[in-house]
Amino acid sequence: MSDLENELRRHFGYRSFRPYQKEVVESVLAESDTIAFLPTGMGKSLCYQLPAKLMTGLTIVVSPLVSLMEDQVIQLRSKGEKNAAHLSSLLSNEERRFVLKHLNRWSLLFVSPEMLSQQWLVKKLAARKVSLFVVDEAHCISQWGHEFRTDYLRLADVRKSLGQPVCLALTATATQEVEEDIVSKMHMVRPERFRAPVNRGNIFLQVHTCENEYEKQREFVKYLQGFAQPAICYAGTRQDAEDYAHLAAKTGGLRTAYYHGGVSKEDRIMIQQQFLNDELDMICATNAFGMGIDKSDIRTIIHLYLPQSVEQYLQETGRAGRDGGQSAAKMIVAGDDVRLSLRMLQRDLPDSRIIASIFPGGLYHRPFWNETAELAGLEDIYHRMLHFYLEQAGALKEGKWDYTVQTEEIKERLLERFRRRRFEKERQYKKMQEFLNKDTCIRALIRDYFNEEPESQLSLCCNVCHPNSQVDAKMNAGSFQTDSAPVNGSGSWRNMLQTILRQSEET
DNA sequence: CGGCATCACTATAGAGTGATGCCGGTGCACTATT
Repeated sequence: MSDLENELRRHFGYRSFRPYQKEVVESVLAESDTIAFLPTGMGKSLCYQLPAKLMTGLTIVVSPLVSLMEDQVIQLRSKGEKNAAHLSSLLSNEERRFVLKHLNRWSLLFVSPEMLSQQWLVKKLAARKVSLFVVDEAHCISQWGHEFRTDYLRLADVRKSLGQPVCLALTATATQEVEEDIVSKMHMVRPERFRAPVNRGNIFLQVHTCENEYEKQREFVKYLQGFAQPAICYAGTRQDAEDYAHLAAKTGGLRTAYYHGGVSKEDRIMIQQQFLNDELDMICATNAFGMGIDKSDIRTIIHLYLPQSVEQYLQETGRAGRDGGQSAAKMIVAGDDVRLSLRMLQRDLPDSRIIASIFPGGLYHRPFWNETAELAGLEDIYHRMLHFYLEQAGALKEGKWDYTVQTEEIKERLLERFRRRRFEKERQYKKMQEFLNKDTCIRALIRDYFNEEPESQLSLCCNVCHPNSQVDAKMNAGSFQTDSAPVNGSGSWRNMLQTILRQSEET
C-alpha cells in the first residue's frame, strides 16, 4: 500500500481511491496546476480534502453556491473535521469575524467568487500561506463568468495576490472550448488534465418534438404512464415549472413539488430534502435545481425546454442513474421553446444600442458610472457586467469615467467582444438544436461534440436507434446494487434548517 | 419571438377592440478604520 493510500485510510477511512482521485491528488501535491473532469458522485471533493490535510498552508475552495459551502462544512464537521470553515452571507457578522480572526485554524476555507472580489478579504488571506486554490464546479467560470457572475473572471487576479498557489479546477462536464476557457481565465500553467468520459451508457436518450404547447402537455401526460421514478423535470420558466408540477400531480397522481429561484430558501431546502428522502416522485424545476444534488438513484430526467448548450444538457441529464441503473432522459419540446431559449441567451448580453448610450457622447452618459447606469435604466446584471468590463478596460476608475483614455476605442473593443461572445453562444445553441433532427443518433452527436470514442452497442441507446422503447419502473427493481458511497446523513438538512431558522431569528 | 398586462378608445354606461410595452433562468453580496 502506497503512502498516499495510507494517508487516505488514516484521514478518511477509505481503503482505496476511486478512478482518477489518486492521479489528481498526486498532481496537486507535485504542485502542478490541475484540471479534472469527474462526474458528480465520483468523489470530487476528496481531490482537495486530502491535499488540504497533507499541505502545510491553507486550501481555498471557490464554490458557486453558498448552500453548497455550508452543506460541505456541516458534513465535514459531522465527521469530526474541525479545520473547515466557510465565509458567506449566510454567516452572521459575529460568525464572520470569528472565521477571519482564527484564519490560522483552518486548513479548508470555502468562499464565493464575490467574496473574494473584496480587496480587504484578499489582503487578510494573503497574510497566510495559501497552498492550494480550488475552483469547484469550474464550468461556472465559462458558463457564468462572462456575463452573469463576472467575479469569476477576477479569480486569476485573486490567485496572484495570494502568491500564485497551485490551482485545481474541478467540474463534471466541459467541452474542449470550456476547458481552454478555464485554463486561460485561471492563468493555469501547463496544467495536468484528467478526464473521465462524459458518455453515460445507462441513460436512454429521447427527444420528442411537438407542434404546440397543447401537444406537449399531452405527450408529457402520456409519458408519465409507467415511467421510472424518481424524476427531475426541467422547465424553461418558473411558471412552467409550477404548472407542470400541478399537471403531474393531477394526472399522474405523483407526489410533486416545484423548485425555482422564486421559492423561499426554507422551502427550497425542504423540497430538496424531501426529494433526497424519497418523499417526492418528481421535482419540476428551472435550472436552479441540481448543482450539488447528491442522489444516486434518480431514474428520469425530463426536459420541457431546450437547454442552451450540449454541456448544459449533459449536466442536467447526468443527474440520472449515478448508481449505474437503467435510467432515461426524455425531452419534450415545441417550436416556442426553441425560440425562448434563443431569446434568453441573446438577452444575456446588452445590445449595441445600450452600449452606445452609456459611453461619452451617448444619451445617458454622465461622469459617474452609477448615475449613468441609473439613467440608462440598466438592470442589475448589465450594471455589474458593464462595470466590470469598463473597469477592466480602464474606462472607469473608482466609479468615475476616465476621459484621458480613448473611450471610443474601448467602446469598439467591447462591442466586438460582445459580438463574438453572442456568436459563440449561438453556435453552442445550434449544436443543441441538432438534437431535434429526427434521424441522427443523439449519442453520436454528443460523442462527436466531446470527441469521444464510440462504445459497444447499447441495448437502449436513443429514440433514433431504438424507437418505441421506454424505461419504466420495472426495469430497475432489485436488479443492481446502489452505490456504497457515503451520502448525506439525514442529520445534515436538519442542521441546515436550524442554521437558517437561527439566522432569521437573529435578523 | 409570443404571451400577457395595461391602457386608451369606442360607443354609450359595462364591456369589447386594438395598440403598446414588457418579460422570460441562473446567485452573490450589500462592513470596518484600530
